[in-house]
Amino acid sequence: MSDFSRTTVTAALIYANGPIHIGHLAGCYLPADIYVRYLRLQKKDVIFVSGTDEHGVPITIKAAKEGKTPQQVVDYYYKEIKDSFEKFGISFDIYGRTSDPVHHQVSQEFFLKLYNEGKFIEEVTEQFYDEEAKQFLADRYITGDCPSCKQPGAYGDQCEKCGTTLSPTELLNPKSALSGSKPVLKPTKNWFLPLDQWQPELEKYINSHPEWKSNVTGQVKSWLQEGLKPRAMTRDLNWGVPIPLPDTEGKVLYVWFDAPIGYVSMTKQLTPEWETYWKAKDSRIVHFIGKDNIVFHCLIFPAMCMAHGGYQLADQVPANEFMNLEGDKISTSRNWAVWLHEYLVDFPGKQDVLRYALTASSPETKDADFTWADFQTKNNSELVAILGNFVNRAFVLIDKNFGSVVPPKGEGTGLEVDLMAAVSDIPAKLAVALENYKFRDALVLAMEIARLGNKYLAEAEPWKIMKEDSAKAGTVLNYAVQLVAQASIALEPFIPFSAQKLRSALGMASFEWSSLGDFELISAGTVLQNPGLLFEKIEDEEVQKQVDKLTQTKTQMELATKAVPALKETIAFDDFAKMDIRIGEIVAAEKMEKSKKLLKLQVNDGFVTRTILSGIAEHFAPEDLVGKQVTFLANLAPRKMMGIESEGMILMAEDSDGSLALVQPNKQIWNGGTVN
RNA sequence: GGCGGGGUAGCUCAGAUGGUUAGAGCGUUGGAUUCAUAACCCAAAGGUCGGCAGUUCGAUUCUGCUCCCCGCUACCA
Repeated sequence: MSDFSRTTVTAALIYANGPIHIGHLAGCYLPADIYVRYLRLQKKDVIFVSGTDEHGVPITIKAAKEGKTPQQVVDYYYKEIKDSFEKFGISFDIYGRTSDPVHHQVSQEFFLKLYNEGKFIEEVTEQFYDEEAKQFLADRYITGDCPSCKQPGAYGDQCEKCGTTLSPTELLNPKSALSGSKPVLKPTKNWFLPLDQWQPELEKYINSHPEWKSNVTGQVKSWLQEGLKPRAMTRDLNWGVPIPLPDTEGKVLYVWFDAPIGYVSMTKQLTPEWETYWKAKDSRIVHFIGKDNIVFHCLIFPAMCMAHGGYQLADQVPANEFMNLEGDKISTSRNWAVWLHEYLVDFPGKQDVLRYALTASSPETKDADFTWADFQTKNNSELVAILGNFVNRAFVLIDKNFGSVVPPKGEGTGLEVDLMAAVSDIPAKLAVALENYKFRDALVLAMEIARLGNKYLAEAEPWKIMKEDSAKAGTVLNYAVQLVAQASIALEPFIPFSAQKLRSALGMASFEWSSLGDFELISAGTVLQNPGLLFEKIEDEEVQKQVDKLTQTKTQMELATKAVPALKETIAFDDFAKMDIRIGEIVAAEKMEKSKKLLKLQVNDGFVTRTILSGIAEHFAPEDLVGKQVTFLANLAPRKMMGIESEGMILMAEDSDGSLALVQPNKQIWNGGTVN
């Protein structure tokens, strides 16, 4: 760390199509903020850059749904997101956005340089095109019937009903989401970055950072092992950064091409020395991200930088895992989340409590779980009982016994020597933890100051010695005040609002890291302004309300998903008559090798035993199926799966919870019996 | 199935390039105390470090196999 003259800290660009929740905060913004605040305390040269990512297909879809323009959508969320971050004290030096003209210009220049130097491969591929809307359709813009579950409304990249991953050409009856017309395949040119060519250099880069977290290198190495492939850096879309080349109307840069450049373009808006922060050899770049962004920050962006030349590569990418909520994955679409803007309403002025609780169980090495019970405990047993209580004791004792004036320090005893020795260990340990991105550990260390304070007061008992030796009691309280002052510095990165309150109560004008361990911070005679209670107990009812709120949304969502699916279009009798549905007996069943979902069934259809593959391995044990009669579609065109031909389809009834049941005749039927 | 991450005290999580009594916070129990938001302070209990084998003088830490959870990925006609 000492080899670098300045640090450029980025936090992931968040996608501007919704509000933010605790998962975002815990994932990267809070750790990044703690890190940056620490560096500022150290008087280091550091900038903290982030913003919203405002391009890409989901935003255009959201806009279309709400009858707004994409710009209106991102304007709204940019403001809301920026506001939430500000209120939680995430201290960005600049919070930018990728729809900014400066961003467009910087990313276009970046693209052009690669283009002019022949770093791209031009390739023409066939994509769906909407002739009515006169534009190419991104995967999400094509809907149709899912080839897997047959339900309508599947998207070109996946069916949300059954979760199957799709490619647009697989959809049955594809339709354009724009005009409803049937799209046609049409050739289009795109520019690919040949990641495969950069693989050796990327490997060298990754291998030069053995200190990276195992979850980061693990995922990166898994990609490298499979071999990188050229990746399109442009898309056929109207919303985004236009490609700065002639005859490219309707084409924009791929969001993951322009988004990381956003860090750079935002820096450019922050300072005229922006290039120094990104290109100088003594600039250290740190990307804070969530685990879903690892590949883009550790492989694709570095490859872009290598192709461009001149840019420094990230020195650290401390990616966090995910924060779960009450045992379940946080999900925007299921509304399973604690939204920051709602928290601010329910717990006004308690930003530090959430910051503390999230940091204390931060998903640094594995997915973590946020529970309201834990939130309450962290507040009541740690913030209130340890820190708040210590601070309150110090202030109240001085108010009562010395009229709120800090008493002078007399000769110390063994207690003071022990105290100073114990405190003197903390700054170095704390610095090591913070510099190694161990924020959970760091928080415990910072709180140690308050713990030592409580212990010191309990042992020194100033309220007792006050009667016989008020000077000695004054000494004790002076030491206590110095501890409060130090706590305000050590805790500043974690709970900045409370730290600030303490500093103004103590009349501290300036504060810096080097003051930790200094017991002369507050001079005798200083008049204290008792800040009142720093933290309040959170009662059971308050957290219960939050839990209820969550359970309520959960049952609502369950009800919603339990809705009986809509009826399909009416069909003619002839359409039905085409289907040859029959009864057969499963005579053998086994699990398909190498498949999680497929069972290989041998079905006696009255003539022969035919092989039918069925994706029900997660619902039925093979041995339970043998001997059972089932209904199956006999004249479905055979289809090869995992090397084996499937001759038909077993009919299944699906229950509201997603479980499956065989469709069986209510008495034994001869094999081959028809169903009409 | 493949790849990656993880399975350590009641809970949330650390840690060990293999070596004497495996740690923290919270929770629990007991004690002390009253300056303090029934808070603080002291102490104790609590773990065959997912399972089985192997390497080793010695493994919870290394290797192999196996079970379970999470993520990505192929398969659901």
